[in-house]
Amino acid sequence: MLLTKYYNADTLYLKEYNVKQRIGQPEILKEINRTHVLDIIKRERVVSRAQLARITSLSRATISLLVDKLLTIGVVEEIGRGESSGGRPPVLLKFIPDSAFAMGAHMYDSDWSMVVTNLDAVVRRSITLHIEQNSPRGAIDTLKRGIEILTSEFSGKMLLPAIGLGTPGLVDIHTGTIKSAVDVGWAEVPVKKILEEETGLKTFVANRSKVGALAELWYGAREGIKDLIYISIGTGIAAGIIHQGKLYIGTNSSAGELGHVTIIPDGPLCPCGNRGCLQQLVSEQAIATRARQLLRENSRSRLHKLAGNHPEMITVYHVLKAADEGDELALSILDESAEYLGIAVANLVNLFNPELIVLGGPVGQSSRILTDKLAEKVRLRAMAYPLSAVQIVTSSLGSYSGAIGASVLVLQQANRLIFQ
Amino acid sequence: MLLTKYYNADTLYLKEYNVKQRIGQPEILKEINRTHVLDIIKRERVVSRAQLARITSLSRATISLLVDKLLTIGVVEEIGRGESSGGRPPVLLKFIPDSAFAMGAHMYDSDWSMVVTNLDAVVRRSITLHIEQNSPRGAIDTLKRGIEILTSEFSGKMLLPAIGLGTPGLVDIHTGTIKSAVDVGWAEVPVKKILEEETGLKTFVANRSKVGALAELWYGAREGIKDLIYISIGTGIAAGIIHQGKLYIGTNSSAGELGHVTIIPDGPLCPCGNRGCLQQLVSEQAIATRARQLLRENSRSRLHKLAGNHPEMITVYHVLKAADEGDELALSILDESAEYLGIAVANLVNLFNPELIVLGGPVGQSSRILTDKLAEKVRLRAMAYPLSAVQIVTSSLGSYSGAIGASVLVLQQANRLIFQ
DNA sequence: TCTATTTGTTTATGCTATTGACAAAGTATT
DNA sequence: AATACTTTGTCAATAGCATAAACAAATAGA
Repeated sequence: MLLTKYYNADTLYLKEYNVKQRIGQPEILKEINRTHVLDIIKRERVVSRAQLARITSLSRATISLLVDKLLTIGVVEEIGRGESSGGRPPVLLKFIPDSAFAMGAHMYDSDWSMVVTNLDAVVRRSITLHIEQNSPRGAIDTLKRGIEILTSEFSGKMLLPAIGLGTPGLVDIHTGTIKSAVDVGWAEVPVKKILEEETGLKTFVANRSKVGALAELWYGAREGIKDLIYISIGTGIAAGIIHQGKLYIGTNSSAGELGHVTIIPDGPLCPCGNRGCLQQLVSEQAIATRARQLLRENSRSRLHKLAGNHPEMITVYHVLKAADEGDELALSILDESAEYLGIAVANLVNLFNPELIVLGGPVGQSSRILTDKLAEKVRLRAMAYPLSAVQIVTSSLGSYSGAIGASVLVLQQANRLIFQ
Repeated sequence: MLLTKYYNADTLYLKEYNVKQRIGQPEILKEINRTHVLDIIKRERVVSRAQLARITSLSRATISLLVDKLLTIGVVEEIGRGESSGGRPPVLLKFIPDSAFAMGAHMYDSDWSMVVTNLDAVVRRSITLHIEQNSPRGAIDTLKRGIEILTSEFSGKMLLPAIGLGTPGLVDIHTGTIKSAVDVGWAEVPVKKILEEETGLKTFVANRSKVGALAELWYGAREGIKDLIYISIGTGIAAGIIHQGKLYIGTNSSAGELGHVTIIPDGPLCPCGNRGCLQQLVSEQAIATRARQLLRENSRSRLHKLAGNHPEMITVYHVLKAADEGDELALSILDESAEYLGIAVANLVNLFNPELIVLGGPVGQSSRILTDKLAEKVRLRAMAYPLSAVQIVTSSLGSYSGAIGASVLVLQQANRLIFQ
């Protein structure tokens, strides 16, 4: 059964048995490319059919057929002729990001932040609704109110009757169930099932850090990045991992629990049972506690005034602000946090070898100083080779990043829907 | 552009524009399944065409066509009729693992261990060749000698004119270049290029831990596992990560550098520049050094005798043997190692959420005691939810695991070659 | 014995992508 | 200005894959 090499215009034949059949890379690439024609148009923004044929290695005839469909649907438009390169000038096709929209919602601090984004994951409408009653029922009812508002405004313009959700806690992505959310005290809430039954909308659910990572992949990070890690720092710490353009889920969909990585083997006890978890050292609570403790020893810091002379009222945001204003004490607190965080992030660099690490979440996105200090600490600990590939930045997506990422859960289905 | 749901025999139609086109899951599943018919036959070992049709949701007609090809090639054979379930009895198809073979080689301690495996990654022939001259040239010449021996023995029975290599150091998987191998003192060796030019064999290269992980995925671990981490413990420590049945590579193909994860933030300095790396605490060297140190304080241990009363000659293997025999000192050394390793592995569980963790490499595969102690330590540190999904075991593949995994680099191409 | 069920193959059909031919619309050369 | 050469996009004919429908083969069960 030797499959002898027998090249013929980039194809291999099973020679010995004379089974005439194409094998090898090129065909597979075409396979992949065909389903991703829209991705290419989206990336290039303006392309001609001939260009698409070259990029995908599909024939011009095939591209014409595919483009016809996209024109009918309205995802692309012809915008006149381009420059000739010695022959007939090409007809330019332009991607129309506002030809369809997707809905996403993110729950945080007993609020739903909801957005409608276009095909580029750019926000076109956003609302925030307060959840009056802290219960799964209360949250879902509030969400349904928001869905009604947004669907009525974008009636007929949605890509799909669907919604993406970012929720707190451990979420089983496949069943769309919140397994446990310590922050709000919920467990075993089958969000997907409930919402699909009550609204008829196809529902996609993932947790905060995972949707955050998707938001960065689609809209935040620079073009072409396929391996990134988004770190959400708030009341907890978690990472969303993207590998080759796809979410890294794990067996239980619980991959990326960065907050419970061990930093100090015999450190403080964590509710998770471990000692010295990152989350016990760096989080909204931990940083505030550390600030109060240090302020007792040194009350000359600006922090004192920022917190209205009530040291017990200090929050992490006072610390971040004081650091921005150059306060020594605040800077030293951030330095310590960056040190701990640096150990965890250097481990991520060594283990995952990402192209980009994005700091987000309420705390992470609020301070470039923290990011800069972190990058410095990571440089001291990570291995040279993976380190050379990675860049560490602050998220630029703001507070709607969760909802944007949630809408990406829907946008991801676009290709699959428009073609195939 | 609302794509209204409009179910019809598991297909969706773009209603509004009346583009009659199948979309949604089922078609995509078929797509995937079609290229994986061989995988299913391999998994089931004995199946009928009708069964295959049900599993893949392809039509019986299509399955017949695909099976015909496999019969021609010889990968499956008809082995008579099965039991009737109230109708015509099925013709049973049997997977023939020895219908083709693949070659793999693994370099370790200035030896090439080489194997020829069948389609199940079961070793059918193995040889070990000593590399006389420690240089890329010397290693490749020795390898070529081995290739000649094996190809002549299996002439005409190989799946492909190809070879898989497991090498030390950091390897760029895409170009097949050893970027740097500290153990042997090499850098920038384009192994793939050299070997392809000099032998005409298509060459696939990966490092020790990555091929080890592939070996476990294909041959070692129990059926159906798609998310596993293989940890190779020897002179260094590294992890090979499999996610959804595929190697996790990273941007630089340097993912999985577990040896340089920080365990003790202010621990001993590592040549990599970091402090308290796992590799400084648990490795052949580190364990032996620790044993010598402890033996100076307590010379009653069996270890003393095992090392021929020369404490300075103690190796990690003496320690493992003494522990097997119940020696207190050796057990306490392993306990300490397991403690360090446990921190790293608990982090892996929290970050990657794997189904299985396999301990391998010269040290890792030699001791069930170490594995058991490790599992115990991990249970104390990892989060309950991901922990519930994971199992920690010792590799059962023995010293040829590297070469087996290397041959898997070739076997992975089988489907792509036989179909498509 | 007869009917229902299951399996595997054959035939006609539909869909997708391709090739090759060709028209359209430019540039370059004489 | 006329001609040759390029490049682009479309059309028609064709190949290949998968399917449905029909059918034959082989059984279980009444």
